[in-house]
Amino acid sequence: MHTDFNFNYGHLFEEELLKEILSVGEYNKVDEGTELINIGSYIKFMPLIIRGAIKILREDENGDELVLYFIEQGDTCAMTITCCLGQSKSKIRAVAETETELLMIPVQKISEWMNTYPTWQNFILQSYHERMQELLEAIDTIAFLNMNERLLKYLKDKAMVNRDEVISVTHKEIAKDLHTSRVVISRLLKALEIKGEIRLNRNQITILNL
Amino acid sequence: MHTDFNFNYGHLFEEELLKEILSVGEYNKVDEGTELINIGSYIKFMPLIIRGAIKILREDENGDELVLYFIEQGDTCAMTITCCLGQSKSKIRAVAETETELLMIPVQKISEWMNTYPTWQNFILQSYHERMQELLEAIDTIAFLNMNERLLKYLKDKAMVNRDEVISVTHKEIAKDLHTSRVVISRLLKALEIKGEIRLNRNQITILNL
DNA sequence: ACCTTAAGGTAACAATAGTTACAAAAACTC
DNA sequence: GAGTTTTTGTAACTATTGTTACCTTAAGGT
Repeated sequence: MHTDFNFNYGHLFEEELLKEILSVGEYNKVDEGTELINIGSYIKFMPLIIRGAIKILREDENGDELVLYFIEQGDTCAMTITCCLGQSKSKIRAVAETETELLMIPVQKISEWMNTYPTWQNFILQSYHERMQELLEAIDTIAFLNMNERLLKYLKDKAMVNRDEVISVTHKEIAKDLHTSRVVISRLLKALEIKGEIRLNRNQITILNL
Repeated sequence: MHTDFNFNYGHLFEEELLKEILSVGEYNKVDEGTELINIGSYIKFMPLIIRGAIKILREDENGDELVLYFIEQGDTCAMTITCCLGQSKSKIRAVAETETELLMIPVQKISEWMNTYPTWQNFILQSYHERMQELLEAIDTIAFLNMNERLLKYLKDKAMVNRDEVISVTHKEIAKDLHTSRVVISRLLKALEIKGEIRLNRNQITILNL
C-alpha cells in the first residue's frame, strides 16, 4: 500500500505532507461494485485512489442514470471536493469499477492543507481542472455522438481502466450506464460484431482493435 | 460602475482586496453578441461580471456547437480559471448575451490573491463548485430531456437572464444553440404556441407562463 | 415600388432510438 | 437432470429527430 501510494502521489507532495496524508488518511480496500458515494448523501471523506478504478454516474430524480466518466489511480474525485467544501449533498454516484484501494481524507483536512501546503492547493485546483475537462468530454459524447459511437467509446474506456480488452458485462448493465434500453444495446453490439470490431460472448465482450 | 461592482462583490471580499481588484481590473463594456472567449485562444484575463449576462457554449472540431449555460452578474467563468491556471487553451466559447459590463482580472493576480486573501480563495472554489453544478445540469438537460423540453427550458433560461419574457431571437439561432435544425425548432415552437405556452412573432418569442 | 434577402411554415420522407413481445440458449438451483 | 432464472437474439412497431424541398411573408435597400 505504502509503496503504491508513493508511486502515485510521491512526486506531487513534499515529504511532510505525504507523512500527514498517510497518518490521517484512512486506508480502505473495496470490492468491485461497492458503492462509494450515494446521491444525496453527505460526504465526509475525500478519496485518493491508490489502485483500481471508479465509475462516476449522474442520476436524476426519476432514477435515470448515466455514466459520466471513469477515474483511476492517482486521481481524486473533484466532485467530492465541491461537496466537502460546500457541505452540500452529493449530486453524483461513485461505484468501484474494479477492486480498489483508496485513502479516505477527512473533510476538514482538505481546506486546512489548502492553506498550509501550496502543493496541496495545486493538486486540488488541478483535480478540479481535470474533472471539468471530463465533464466537458461527457457532454461532447452525449451531445455530438450517436448511440453507436457512444457504445464503442464506452467499451474502449472500460477496457482501458480495466487494463483488459476482454470486458465482463451484460447488455443490460451497458444499457443502464448509457441510459438506453437493453434491446438497443444488443442490436448495436450485434452490428459491431458483424463489422468485426468486437466479439460477443455471454457476459463478456472482447474488443478486437483497441 | 463602482457602485454596481460593490453591489455584486462588496459582501464577498475585504476592503483591501476590493481596492486591489478595482485598481488592477480593467473595466470593459461590450455589446450584445461580442465574443469574449474563442475556442482555442489563450486566456489572459478572468472576467468578473458587473452587469449583464454571458452565454457559454461548447464547440467540437466539426463546428457543432451547444449552449451549456448562461452566467450573470456576480458570476465569473470558472472555465477561465482552469484555463488561466493551467495555461491551457480554451475549450469553450463565451458570447455576451446582453450588453455587459465586466472587470478583466489579469491571470497572475488570480493565483497571487489565492495565497494572500482567504476570501478570494473561497470565491474561486465557490465558482468552481457552481460551474460544476451548471455542467451537471447541462448534462441532465441533454441526457434526460427531449428536444421539446430542452427548447422550453432554453427559452425560460433566456427570458430569465434577459429579465424579459419577450425574447428576441430567430428560429435559426435557437437551432444553433441547441445543436439541431431550424425545421425542428420551428415545428416544436409551433406546437408550443398551439399549446398556449408561447406566442410567436417574427424575430420574437413571448413566454406566456413564466 | 421593385428587387433582394432573411425568416418562418409545412409536407414528405429518412434515420435513429425506444418499446413490446416472444423465443432460444446458457447458467444456476435444488 | 428438471425446473427456474438470466442473458441474448430478433421481429415488428412506434416515437422522435433530422433532412430536403418548396412556399409565403416580412424586412431592408435603392
